[in-house]
Amino acid sequence: MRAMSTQHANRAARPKPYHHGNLRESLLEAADRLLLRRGAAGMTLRDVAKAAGVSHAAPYHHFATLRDLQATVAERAFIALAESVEAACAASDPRQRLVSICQAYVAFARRRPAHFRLMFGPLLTQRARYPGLRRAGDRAFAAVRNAARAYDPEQARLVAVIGWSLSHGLANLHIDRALESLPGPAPDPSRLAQDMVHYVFPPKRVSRRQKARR
Amino acid sequence: MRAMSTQHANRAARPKPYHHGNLRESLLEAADRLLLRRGAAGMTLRDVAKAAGVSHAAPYHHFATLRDLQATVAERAFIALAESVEAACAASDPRQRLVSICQAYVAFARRRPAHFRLMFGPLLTQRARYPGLRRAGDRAFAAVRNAARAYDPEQARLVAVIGWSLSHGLANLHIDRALESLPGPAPDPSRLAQDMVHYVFPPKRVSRRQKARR
DNA sequence: TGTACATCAGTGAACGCGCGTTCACTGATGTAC
DNA sequence: TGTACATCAGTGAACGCGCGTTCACTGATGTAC
Repeated sequence: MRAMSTQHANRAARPKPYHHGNLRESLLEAADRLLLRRGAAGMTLRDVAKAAGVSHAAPYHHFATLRDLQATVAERAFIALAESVEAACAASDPRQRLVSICQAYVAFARRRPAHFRLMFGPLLTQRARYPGLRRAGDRAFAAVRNAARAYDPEQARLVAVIGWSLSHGLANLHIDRALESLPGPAPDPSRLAQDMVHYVFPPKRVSRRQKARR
Repeated sequence: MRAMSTQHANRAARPKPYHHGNLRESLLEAADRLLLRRGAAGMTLRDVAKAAGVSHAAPYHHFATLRDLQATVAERAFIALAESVEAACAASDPRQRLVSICQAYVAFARRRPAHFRLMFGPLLTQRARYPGLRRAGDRAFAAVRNAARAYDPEQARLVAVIGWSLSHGLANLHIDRALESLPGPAPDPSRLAQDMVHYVFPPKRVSRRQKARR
């Protein structure tokens, strides 16, 4: 109620300007909001424009097509994922870092399932058309690669793919509610991520080269 | 050319019957074909009807809505996945079985990416409405659970989730071309599946109970 | 400081399309007698 | 074996909707003089 009357007062005091000022950013934020609230299907150009409080033709001054807008949203989401994953790299123990990364990855997918689906959707196949999207995706994966290298330098590449597949698989299965096939009570995905990584990457794994040195 | 004239001759000899005879099955096969050839976006009710050689109102005598048709297609795809995975369970060595299952899972996703996306799409969230879909999905997962139990009876549940997440993650990353972020030459997914499972599930893992017995 | 003017960033109406679905219909089929 | 009739499974036209995109327009802004 208070918000409404305030809004009303504002509308009277400073009427909605003809020129928005920062519509591009507002559109991207509106798209984020729609993805959060209504899922991937809710992201039409017309809805985004409406959510940003603007006519549905206005976005064309900032994005050539809906696809371009989606690519920008996906790129920003990849950057957010990368930031979440990088923030999980604080631990010095490589094994703990892999746990935190996996948990951060799954948590991101839970927090923003529609973003997650958009990021890995058909857009990604056209990565050649959207170099920024590609770069942002690579950045998110780089953190996994670094942790993998620290954990097992000799098999870094394989460990990275394992860590990524585990995280990506669990994230997808969770947001698609496929884990409900499991018997027993529904598992907490964060706990599950930890258990999985602990099982898969045992502590104090010693590479052959290190063994040879001893 | 020959096919055309034959088709023409047939059309003259036995004109297209007003009653199709087995339209339900033909629709499902047409949907399969469209998913294979045109991807998930190509599966509209009108296209399916056209691919089955029938007017676009005809399907309504066999499926109440497009969603029901899609659910049936997804259910049959889950059964096909289950059969592929079950066929990969021949090996008696549990570890080798996990390798074969993972490879079969990834191979299925490569062979039918659009089916794979449909199976784990928004339909799955409405699993309560489609019990057959749920059952078929559970069956596909059951094979993984059995192999997990054989490999490590004490942690069967965790091992199953790991095996499934690994397979599901690798399958998704591959069909979304996300693995192209890896440096170096593009890896063969089947080989990658084997390397992953070999790394994750070392041979001759001995459970604590078995250790105690010795 | 004021003015003319090019440019920018909105609006709202409209286009054309494909979609899922409905409906009145019609030809084919099966069955009771 | 033939006939009347209910039922089934198609057809084709139409409905209504939402979508991405285009277009002529207009109000706001910035700049040269």
